Amino acid sequence: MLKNSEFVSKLRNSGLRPTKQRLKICEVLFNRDKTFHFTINDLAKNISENFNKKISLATIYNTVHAFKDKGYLKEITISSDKSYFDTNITKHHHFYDEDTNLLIDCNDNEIGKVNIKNNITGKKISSVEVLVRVASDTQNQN
Amino acid sequence: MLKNSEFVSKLRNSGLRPTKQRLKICEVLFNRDKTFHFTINDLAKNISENFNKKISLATIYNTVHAFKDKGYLKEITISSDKSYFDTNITKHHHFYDEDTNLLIDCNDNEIGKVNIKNNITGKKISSVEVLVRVASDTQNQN
DNA sequence: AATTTATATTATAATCATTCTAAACTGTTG
DNA sequence: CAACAGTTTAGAATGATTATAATATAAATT
Ligand SMILES: [Mn+2]
Ligand SMILES: [Mn+2]
Ligand SMILES: [Zn+2]
Ligand SMILES: [Zn+2]
Repeated sequence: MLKNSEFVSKLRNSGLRPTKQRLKICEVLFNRDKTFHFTINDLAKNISENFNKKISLATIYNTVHAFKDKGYLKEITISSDKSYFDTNITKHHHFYDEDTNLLIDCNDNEIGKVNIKNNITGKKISSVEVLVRVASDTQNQN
Repeated sequence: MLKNSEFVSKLRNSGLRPTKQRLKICEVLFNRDKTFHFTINDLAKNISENFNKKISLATIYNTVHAFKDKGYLKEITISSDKSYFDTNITKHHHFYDEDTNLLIDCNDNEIGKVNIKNNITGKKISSVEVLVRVASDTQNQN
């Protein structure tokens, strides 16, 4: 639930000029109560349906990648043909519903801490992500 | 370390005809001591370097997907632009070395059991996968 | 073994998500 | 306002994957 002027500062602070396009994308992505997951395609459709002025697809790609690079979005890869972006940038895990293709955030009351007993020597852990695929009981039941 | 005749039965048992191409791919993938991870590109290169007769790229794609569908391979998606296949089809987790782009299997002495306290209602868990990204200490150190 | 049928392979074309290009446009700074 | 760097844009290019449809091979049938 941020305001336009807050987006302007946010962008300026990251060295991104607050253009009309970026502000619209900020509004769509961050002016919400809850975080959510989206694909580039979702976002492009959302914008084309809800705004009169069109934003070029190249700009949508550029902006999403810029926001990811600045840490305002995380990318979640589910399979080779589905990449989601996440406005929840805290460390968290996911359920992936194979029936509906929906990603659902896990809370700490759903998945306990992952216990990494031994790491690769000389390396630092940069992230730990759990993906739990789920499907309705009637599937995979052969 | 399987023999050619074993691959023939394996393929026949899954309803796949044991063609020369499939048998060569079986040999490359499964006639080894240790399981390993590969990309389609790796496999195509391996085959073109180590066999006199060429196998069409379409056949390599078809075969890898057929083997995946039959459960002889698992697909591991690391990021939108990197999809690996795994000849280790047991449940296991991975380290991904961001410096070398190598996937490394985790044993149970490296990652403890993931504790899933609550699942989505009405859904069955079809897989649980942990991906631990690692990088050398000198990276990400700003 | 020859014939028939179903499957598989192949070269090549098509697809499609993503990235590139380079010209026009806009935000910023002085 | 002028000058500049950064941004947007339409459209082209890229490249991994998939589709096509002709040819080849394996299996089943006679
Ligand atoms: Mn991307
Ligand atoms: Mn695939
Ligand atoms: Zn999430
Ligand atoms: Zn593995």
